[in-house]
Amino acid sequence: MTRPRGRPARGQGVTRDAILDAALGLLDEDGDAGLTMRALAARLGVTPMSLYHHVTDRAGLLRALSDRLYGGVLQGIDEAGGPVEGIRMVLTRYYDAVITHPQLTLAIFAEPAAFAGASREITDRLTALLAALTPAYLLWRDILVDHAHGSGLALIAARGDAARVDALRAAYRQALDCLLGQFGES
Amino acid sequence: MTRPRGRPARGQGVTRDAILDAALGLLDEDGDAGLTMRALAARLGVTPMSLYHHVTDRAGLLRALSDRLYGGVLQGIDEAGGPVEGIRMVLTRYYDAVITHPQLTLAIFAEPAAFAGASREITDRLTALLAALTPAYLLWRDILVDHAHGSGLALIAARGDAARVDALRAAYRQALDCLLGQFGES
DNA sequence: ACCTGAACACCGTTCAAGT
DNA sequence: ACCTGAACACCGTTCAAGT
Repeated sequence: MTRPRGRPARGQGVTRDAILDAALGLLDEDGDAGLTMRALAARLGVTPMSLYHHVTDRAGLLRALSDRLYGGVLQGIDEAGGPVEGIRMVLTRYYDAVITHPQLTLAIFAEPAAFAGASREITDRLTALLAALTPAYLLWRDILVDHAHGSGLALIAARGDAARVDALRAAYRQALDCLLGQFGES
Repeated sequence: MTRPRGRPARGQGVTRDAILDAALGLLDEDGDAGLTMRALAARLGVTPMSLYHHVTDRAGLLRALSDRLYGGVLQGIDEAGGPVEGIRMVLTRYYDAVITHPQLTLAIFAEPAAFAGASREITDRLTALLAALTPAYLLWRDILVDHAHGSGLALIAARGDAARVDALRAAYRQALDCLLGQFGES
């Protein structure tokens, strides 16, 4: 069970990706309180301190998780359908990312520095798309992002209930239609 | 600095209200991580264990804070203006409660059991009001409540900036108008 | 470069002992 | 009834020591 003291053989050590996977698992199971550096190390069969060779901090760990989850949201977004349709695509994929790991999103809210990376690109893209529609584009960017957050966090209470998740997802799309209706039909 | 060992003189001990006030202060200043039973006791000039005579738990403490904050939301709501206006009043006051202590709301999300009390009454009232408007009243109750949560939590990032708080408050009302517009003008 | 072990300054909570 | 002190099982993180 316990490893030898020195540098492990090539391929025997923990990888950063393995750490992130295990951390996300703990977060999904028990939320922010369940993700401890010590529990994470135990799950990987390693000493807590060895994690610090791959991750700066617990905060850095959350930041890395956030970057990995939200990093793919903007990929494959095409704007051929016009700005309203582009906004709808970005928000729907962002919402889907949030509800995949709502506990991570909640943890990130408590660690505002973790928001800086990937989610910044998403809000920038939304800002640009909205700027083509209304002079109050900053206001509407906030409304739409906040609504996605609130709807996504509600999934924490729906843990595991697939039917309820589907209903909430449908509700989100309906609310989005209402909010985007202001800017004309697409 | 240190108190004697036995039962304190009448009026010398800590009160439950003093505990709640101090806890809310710690939460506002440093968020969930800042609210520790030990820091709370230190602020009150008391041993950590003495808190457990007034509060069952850290979770019970959060629940009591949530009850106190949200307990007043429904008071003085009149339904003379019809259901749409009633819904608007309830949500506006709920949102105002959330943004008064956004860190508390965030902490409660991580402790779902704390939601049970006062916030249940609020959602029940909204459910009843919405039932008069649409068969999809459960769907719309979720949309409206989630939107209030997401908008309220965004205030965490606006810490202290009064102008930004006002702008976000105005944005919330605008979004609410849009969402409630479906159910007819009031 | 990457791991371990011991250590430091924290947590929440229980339990027995005081008055 | 209400407080203390000691104790237990946890935290995150640093630092020196290993290979």
